[in-house]
Amino acid sequence: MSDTNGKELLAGHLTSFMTFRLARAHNKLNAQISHYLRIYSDIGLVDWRVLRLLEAMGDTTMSQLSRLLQMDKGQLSRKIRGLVERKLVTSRVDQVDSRQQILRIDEAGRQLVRDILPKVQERQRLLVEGISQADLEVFLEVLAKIDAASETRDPL
Amino acid sequence: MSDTNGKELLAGHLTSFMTFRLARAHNKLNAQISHYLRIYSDIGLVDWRVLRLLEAMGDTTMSQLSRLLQMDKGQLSRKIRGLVERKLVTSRVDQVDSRQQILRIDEAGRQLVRDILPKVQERQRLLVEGISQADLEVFLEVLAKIDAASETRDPL
DNA sequence: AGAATTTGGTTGACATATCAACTAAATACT
DNA sequence: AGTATTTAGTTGATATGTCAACCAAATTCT
Repeated sequence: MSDTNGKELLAGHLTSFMTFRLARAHNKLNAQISHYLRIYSDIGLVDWRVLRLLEAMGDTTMSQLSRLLQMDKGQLSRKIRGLVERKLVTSRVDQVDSRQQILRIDEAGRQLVRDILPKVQERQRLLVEGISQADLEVFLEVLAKIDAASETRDPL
Repeated sequence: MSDTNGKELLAGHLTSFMTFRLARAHNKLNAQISHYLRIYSDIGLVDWRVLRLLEAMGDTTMSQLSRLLQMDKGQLSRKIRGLVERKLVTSRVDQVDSRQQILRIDEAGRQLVRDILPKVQERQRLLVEGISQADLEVFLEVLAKIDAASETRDPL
């Protein structure tokens, strides 16, 4: 099966279609991981990311997650409600600031992460195999810069 | 305003959270460009991408666009119907293969692209300013590799 | 040629994402 | 203290995205 994706058509100025390429890669990655999650679990992509983060960084709040994932707080609110209902996460009102609630991953959630993580990491490994360490570092650096630069919402 | 996004929490193994970071950057970029599109036009992000591609690569078909954008053909079908209804794109059945239809950007669509493109390019320029040419090249190369590697949907 | 498979596109049902309005608590301002 | 502003989170309305079923035309296989 030859790759007739027409990528060659998008040459030209270096940054032309850069965000487009990013979006495209993102779409493919998302489709792939969603696919795996469906096979290996019954949680969705956002659920996975939330659990993964809660497991990795410990207790936190919705608004932190929202900032971190750069994701709508409304959506997050609903997703987290689902996770709490499924007993994967617990939520308690913060004693210091009663507007916010502290989210903590539950043992069941932790177990889920333990089950899925190896497969996700293996996939991650496959994604970057053949790419040199140095190139990967540059990649992540540039990605971080672009991330930082896409902060402003002011009109040009 | 200090950046309390907690990015520092995500250090560790180089590729840990790589797709997560990609998703995050993607979300921010999308939010940003959608915002601009809302200010400067009344078309959505997908409409923009389709018009931009049709303008840049000439006539094509839905399935090509679907492959290129790595986007659901169903959604694309509806979006393109909208573009045709708004007379930004014309569609005619291919004489050779009557399953498919050739999509062509209309003059109105072309004009729209001419109006918006400079602002998009200026934004693009701001995104990458301060990043060296060499680093950008590596970035795009790695991105392409990851894109290619995220092809398989087979279980691990 | 005829059957089986693939491909291009449309549609419906459903899940997810986005935006805006809103409540309540915390902070800042005077 | 008292008002104004900001922040955390929820909710509803609406737009977008995803998946699967489906039709019709093209292609492959025999």
